[in-house]
Amino acid sequence: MSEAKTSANPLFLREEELRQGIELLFFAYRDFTSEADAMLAKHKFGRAHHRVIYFVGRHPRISVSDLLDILAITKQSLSRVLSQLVTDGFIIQHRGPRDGRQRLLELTEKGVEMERQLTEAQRRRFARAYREAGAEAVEGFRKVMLGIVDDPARERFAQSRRDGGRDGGRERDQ
Amino acid sequence: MSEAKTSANPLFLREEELRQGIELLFFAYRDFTSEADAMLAKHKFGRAHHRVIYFVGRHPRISVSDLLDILAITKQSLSRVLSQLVTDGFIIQHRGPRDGRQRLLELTEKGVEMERQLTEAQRRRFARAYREAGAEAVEGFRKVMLGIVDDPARERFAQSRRDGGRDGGRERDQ
DNA sequence: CTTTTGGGTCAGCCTTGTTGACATAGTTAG
DNA sequence: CTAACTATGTCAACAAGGCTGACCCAAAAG
Repeated sequence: MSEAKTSANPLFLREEELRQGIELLFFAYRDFTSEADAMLAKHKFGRAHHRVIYFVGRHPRISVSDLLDILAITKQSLSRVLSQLVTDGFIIQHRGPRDGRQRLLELTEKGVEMERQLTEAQRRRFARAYREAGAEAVEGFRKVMLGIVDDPARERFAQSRRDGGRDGGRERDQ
Repeated sequence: MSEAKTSANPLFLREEELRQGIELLFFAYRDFTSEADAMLAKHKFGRAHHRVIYFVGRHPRISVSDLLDILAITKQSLSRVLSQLVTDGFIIQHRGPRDGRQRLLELTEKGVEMERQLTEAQRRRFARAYREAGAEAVEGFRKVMLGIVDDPARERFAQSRRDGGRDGGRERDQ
């Protein structure tokens, strides 16, 4: 470890590697959201609407508080977009059968279609990246990304390797 | 909800794999920014200030328009945070020697220290994730992420494999 | 019956993006 | 030299999507 200067400095390489990771995450997230943002604008919706539609689609009949846990925003912030989505007929609310206080959320047909369209560009982007990178790289991507998310979010992915993770373990359920 | 449950459906697996990628990116980005956001709040700054400090630190004496190209925001949005950073003594502007219209940006000592503190939590997060995932996984992570970013951003990483990418190729430079 | 919980709502604030119009200094082309 | 273009800055107004704080109701839990 004595040869520095000539690009063989391990500390510098490490620092550079970390900064590249940081920047990759920044640019990837920004580009990743741009296409859906453009579609949303046509419907006078924003990114927050997409998130709600996405996770309600992913967890049919999810309760409001479970959705809040996933999104990690305040109920006032959620309320703003959720009520628009309900009013515009993309989401319906059912009174909880076991707990009558709950408003379980579900996409309408219109909502399902909207979700499909919005997420399609993102799925295509990932499909292309996965295909070009190869199966082994995808596994590495997953490992690194899992190391970056905080524990609460990591649990979402923990046991959901091949069971589809539809509801794997979560759902407070009264 | 018919069946196909038994994990043998390749189309379902693919769909699931793509959605996991989408979600990993969402949660990773959110958690990744949270620590720096908290520090920024103490200085009455926001995430936009961090971005400016970060990229000015990364590209000393960068011009305003080059910085705008990286951030992909309007000059009015940049101006708001940049002028605060200059006023507060985190960034200094030099008149361009070759082109007197340019205001080349550079971190002050105070700015360098601030950048270090802000980015440290993010570097640690990546360092931990990289270490736990292993070198091979890191390579896979890079491949997939590069596949997700759009072309303009991809060029940043293209030739900067082992030269540190300090200024590799960019810098419009009159 | 009282307390806690799930959910909703009003009101106001902040950051950070946007568009559009305009100003000014410096560079470059004719 | 003049005209045109370029780099940067600035004012004004707007929107999205976070936040806090206060308060409400209805249902569940004790």
